[in-house]
Amino acid sequence: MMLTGGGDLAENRARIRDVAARAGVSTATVSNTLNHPEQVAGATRARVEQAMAELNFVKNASARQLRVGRSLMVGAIVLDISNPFYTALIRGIEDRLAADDCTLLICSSDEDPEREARFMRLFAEQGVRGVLLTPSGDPAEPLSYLSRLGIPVVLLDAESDQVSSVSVDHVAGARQAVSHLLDQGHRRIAFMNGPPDLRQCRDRAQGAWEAVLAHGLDPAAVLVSQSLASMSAATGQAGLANLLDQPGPKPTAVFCVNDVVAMGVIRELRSRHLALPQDVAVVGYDDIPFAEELITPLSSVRQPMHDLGWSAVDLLLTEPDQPRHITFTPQLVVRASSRPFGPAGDRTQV
Amino acid sequence: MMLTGGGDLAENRARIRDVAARAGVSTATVSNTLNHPEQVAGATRARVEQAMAELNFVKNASARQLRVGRSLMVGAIVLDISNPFYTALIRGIEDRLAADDCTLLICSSDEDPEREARFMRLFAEQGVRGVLLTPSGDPAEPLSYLSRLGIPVVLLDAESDQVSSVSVDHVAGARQAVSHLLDQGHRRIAFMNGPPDLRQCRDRAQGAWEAVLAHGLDPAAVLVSQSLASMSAATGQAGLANLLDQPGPKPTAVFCVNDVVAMGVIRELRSRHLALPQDVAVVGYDDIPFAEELITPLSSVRQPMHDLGWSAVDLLLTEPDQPRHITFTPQLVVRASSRPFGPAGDRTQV
DNA sequence: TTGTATGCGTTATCAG
DNA sequence: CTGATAACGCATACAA
Repeated sequence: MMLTGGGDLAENRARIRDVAARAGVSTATVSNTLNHPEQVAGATRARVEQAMAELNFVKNASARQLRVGRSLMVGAIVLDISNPFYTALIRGIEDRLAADDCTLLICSSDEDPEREARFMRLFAEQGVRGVLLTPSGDPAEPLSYLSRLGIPVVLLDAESDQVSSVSVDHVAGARQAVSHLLDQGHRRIAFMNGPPDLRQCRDRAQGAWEAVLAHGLDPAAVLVSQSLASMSAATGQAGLANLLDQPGPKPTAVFCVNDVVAMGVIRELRSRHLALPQDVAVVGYDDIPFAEELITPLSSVRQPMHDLGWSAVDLLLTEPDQPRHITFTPQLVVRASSRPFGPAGDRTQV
Repeated sequence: MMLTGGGDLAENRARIRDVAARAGVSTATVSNTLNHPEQVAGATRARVEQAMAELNFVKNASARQLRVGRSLMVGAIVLDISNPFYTALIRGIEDRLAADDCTLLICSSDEDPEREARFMRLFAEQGVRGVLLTPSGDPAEPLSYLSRLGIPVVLLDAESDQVSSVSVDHVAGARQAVSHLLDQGHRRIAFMNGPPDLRQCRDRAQGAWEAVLAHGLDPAAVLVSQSLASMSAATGQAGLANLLDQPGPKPTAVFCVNDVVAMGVIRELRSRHLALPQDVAVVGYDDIPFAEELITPLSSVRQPMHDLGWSAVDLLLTEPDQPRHITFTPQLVVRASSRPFGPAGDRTQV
C-alpha cells in the first residue's frame, strides 16, 4: 500500500497544512487568509502571514485550479512571434490582462494549422480561461473544438457569428495603399499577398481590386498578384524574384501584405540594382517600428496594434451575451519608398 | 453538506471516469491507455480510444500535475519581448523544448526586477519544470528564491557558480567593435550603454576600455560613456541628444549596447542632419535581422541567438550534477554605418 | 491484462 | 471568526 504520490520537484515545499501547523490554526484559516483576508481576524491573519513567510510558502496553482475549475491563464496564438507586429499586439494583450491579473500563455503557430491545433489542445488541457486566436486558416475547426469544451474565444483578424472578434478593415487598408500607388501614376502593380487561407489576405486582395476599379481601370491589367506560402522576408524576396523573372511588362510598384515581406522585396530589388522608389515603389502593411528606419523609409498601412490586443482581451473577459465585433480602420502612412520626389531621408507624417 | 465543487468552465467536460464508463473499463485502464499504452491489450485500447474520441476527452493538466508533482512547462524571462534579439532567442528555446515536448511560458520583465519577481512567483506556483532567466539585475535574489523551492535554473547572459549558464563573451564583442572604430581613426567614441546592473553592460564597458588600451590610448580621453536607464530606441535617442548637447568635443563615433538603441541614436543623428557614417559612425550589438536593412546598414556585433536559446534549454533539461557554463564568442559584422568609404547602399559580408 | 482504492494540495460548506 | 472535512480529476501500487 505504498503510494509514491507527490513529485520529486516539490520535495520539501511547504503546503497550506504546514503553514497551518506553524501558525497554530486550521488549513481553512490559512486558505481564508489567502483568498478572503477580510474574514480573518487581524491577529490570526498576522500569525498566518508570518508563518507563510518563514516557510517560503508558495501556492500550488494546480491544486487550486483543480478545486476551483478554472485558471487565471489566457492562451493566445499569433501567426509569427518574430514579426514585430505581433509583439506589439502582445503588449496590448498583456496590458489589459494585467488589470484582471491573468497571465498569458503565448504560442506562435507559424501559420501552421497543425501547430495551431496542438496549442489549442494544450490550452484546453491547461484549462485556460479563454483563448485569443489569430487563425492560420479556416477558424471553423478550432472554433468548434473550443466551443465543445466551453472555452471562450475571441478571434483576431477573422470573423464568425459564433464568437466575438476584433478586426481591422483590411479592404479599406489595401484600398488606401493601392489608390495611393495609382495616384502616383503606377499602372502595373505587383501584389505580394500571403496565403489565401487567411481572411486578411483575401480582404487585402479585395481592397486592391476595388481601388483599381475606383480609378476606372481594369484590375486584371493593373494588378499582378502572387500568393506567398508564408509571410516572411525570405518568401517575399523569392516571390518577387520569381515575378520579375517572368516575361512581360514589369511592375513599377509593389504592394506587400506586410512589412516583413516588404523587407524581403526590398532586398531583392536592391540585389537587382533597382532603385527605390525611382524604379519600383513599395508599400507595406502593419507599420512596424522598423518601417520608418529602413534604408528607404517604408510607406505602410498602420494598424492600431496595441489597441487590437487590448480590445480583444476586453471582449474575452467581459464576455457579452451576444458576440461582439470590433473593427478598426487602418491608416496609410506615406514615406519615401513610394514618394518619387524629394530627398530619400525626408520624413513626414507620424 | 452541499459542496459546490468543480468549476463552471468544465461543466460538461468528459473525465477519465466518463471515458471508462463508455468503454466499459476502469479508470485505471483509461489512464494506462494514455500513459502506458503498451500495457493495454489492443482491443481494449481501441475501445478506450474510440470512447475518448466520442466524448472529446481532454486531459486535465492540473489534476495530472497535482498527482505527479511536476509539469511539462518551462518558464523563461526575457528582458524585452519587443526586441527581435529575444524573439530569435525564443525560437531557439522552443526548438529545443519541442524535443522533450515541454511548453514554454514566456514573460518579458522589461528590465524591471519587480516584474521579474512577480513572474518568478508565477512560475513557482505553476510548478514549472525549470526556469530560463535573463536577469534584470543582480541574479542573487531570484536565484536563491528558486533554489529554496528546488526549481532548476539556467542563467542567460549572467553567471553564478550555483547554477548553469549560457553567455556570450561580451568583453570580446565590445573589444571588436571599439577596435574597429579606432582602426577607422575615431578618437572620440561615445558608448551608449545600458544600466550597469546588467552584467552584459558592464562587460561591454570593460571590452571597450580594453580596446582603447590595446591601441595605446587613454580610455578616459577616448571614451565618453552614457548609461541608459533602459535599452530602447527612445532612451537611445534621448541619451545621444543629451550627450551632444554637452559642451566640449563631439564624438565621431557611437558604439551602442544593442541595435534597438542604435536605431534611436540614428534617429537623433538624422534629426540633427548629421550624416552616417561621414559625420558620425555607429556600431550596434546583436545583429538583429533588421540591422542590415536600416537606412544605413548597421554594423553590429552578432550573437548566435538561436544557439543561445537552444543550449540554455539543453543545460536545463540535462541537469548535470555540476553547473556548466557555456560561452559563445560573438562576431563583428561591418556594414556601411561604420565604413567611411564606398556608396552607402553597398553591402558586404553576411 | 484489468480493477480497486488512495492521496496529491486546495477550497468551500457547514457546524461550532 | 475558526475548525473539520469532503470533494476536484488523475496516476499509481497492488490485488485479482
